[in-house]
Amino acid sequence: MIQDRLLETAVREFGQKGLEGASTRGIAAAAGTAMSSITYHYGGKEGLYLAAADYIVSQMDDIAPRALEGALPGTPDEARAAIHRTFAAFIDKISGPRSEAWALFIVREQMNPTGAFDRLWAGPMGRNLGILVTLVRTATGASDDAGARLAVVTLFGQVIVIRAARAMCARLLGRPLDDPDLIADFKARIAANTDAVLDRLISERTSERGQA
Amino acid sequence: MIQDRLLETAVREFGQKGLEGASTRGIAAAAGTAMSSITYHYGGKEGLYLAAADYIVSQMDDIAPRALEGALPGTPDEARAAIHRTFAAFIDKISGPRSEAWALFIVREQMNPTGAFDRLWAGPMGRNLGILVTLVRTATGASDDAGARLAVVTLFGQVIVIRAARAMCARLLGRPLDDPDLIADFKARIAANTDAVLDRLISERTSERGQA
DNA sequence: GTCTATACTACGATAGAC
DNA sequence: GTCTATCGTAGTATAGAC
Repeated sequence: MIQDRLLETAVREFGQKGLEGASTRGIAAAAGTAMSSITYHYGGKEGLYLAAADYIVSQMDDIAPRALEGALPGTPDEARAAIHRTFAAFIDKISGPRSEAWALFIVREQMNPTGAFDRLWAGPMGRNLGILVTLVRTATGASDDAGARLAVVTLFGQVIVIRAARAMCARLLGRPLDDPDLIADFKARIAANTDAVLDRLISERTSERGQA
Repeated sequence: MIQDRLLETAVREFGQKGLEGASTRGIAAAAGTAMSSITYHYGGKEGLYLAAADYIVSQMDDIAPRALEGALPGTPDEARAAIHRTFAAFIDKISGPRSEAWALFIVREQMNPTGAFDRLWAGPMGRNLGILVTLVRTATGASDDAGARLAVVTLFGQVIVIRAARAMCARLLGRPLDDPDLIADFKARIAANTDAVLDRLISERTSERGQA
């Protein structure tokens, strides 16, 4: 399918060079077709860009939400286990070579949000983060929604740093970031940190109650 | 000074649009000068880009390392306090409006490192991260250098998420990210998380020794 | 639907006036 | 040093053959 090849190439090129940096000529050539087919199928460069965002969403959708195994957990321990599964799955996804193009595209959108970010957020991204907030509240017994959201943001930051600050990680760790051993260590560190933070949230809650 | 105006504008434009997206015409016009002065002073677009990176480094230099107050601490508690000061100072810096252009420029370089990243890393960025590794080792009594580096990466991720995944943070938190109250909450959350992670690192170390 | 042709615009670099 | 003028190139978009 020529449209799939076009979208695949578009995600890669837009991710690497950005909306303005990538050229329709280059994308079409790399996809093995004429530039005018971009106009035909997507109306132009901007249309292709939005279609690339939708393509990422469609590819994400069938992998991400599985860590939750259907229903939301009821007990704190179940919720904590689900949080760990979610982060572990996300690290696998984000650190794999296949997600490199997606990650570049998404981080770019984070900094200069266009209409494409709305589409990304409406997909698994926003959904899973919302679920994580619920899970954190269940795991810690917190009624404080804003606090749980803040915790999710910081926990999530630990994970995305490997993409968003990739060059810095490579320098500081001194190892190639696609090394499976490093990813395993990274995963273990994040799991331990997550437990530590969740415990801390629980103790914050109980000490608050103690003061009240 | 026209060169300062040119560099200031270059950091902003390159940060927003990237090396290929920004135009020398646009930068020169926004700086109130002719495009050919870029050629005259910096040899061309690429020279201006590298000069913009150096400009960022020069502006960072006089603010960042102060949290360490001169010498490296000797005791774990002193080290922990220095870690907290470093992160607090960094959050102030990274969340302020003045750093917006820098952050965009730097995150772009992280994803597509060019020669400019070498210059950034050679500045306060690499230096302070190296110091943080030492501080974490002192604070936790860890001999494991690789483990400390990994911990610094994840701790650092918590902080940079507010820039690197800014759009996501805005959606998830539902508050404007330049709200001082939010920044204060963010700082408190990160301080608490950092303590939790450092405690965890200490307990990991002692349980290892217990097993040995 | 996919291609080649071409029109039009904007870019970076350079030359030369002042 | 800073400006204007201009050249060659590369970009998007479009028209039209097949």
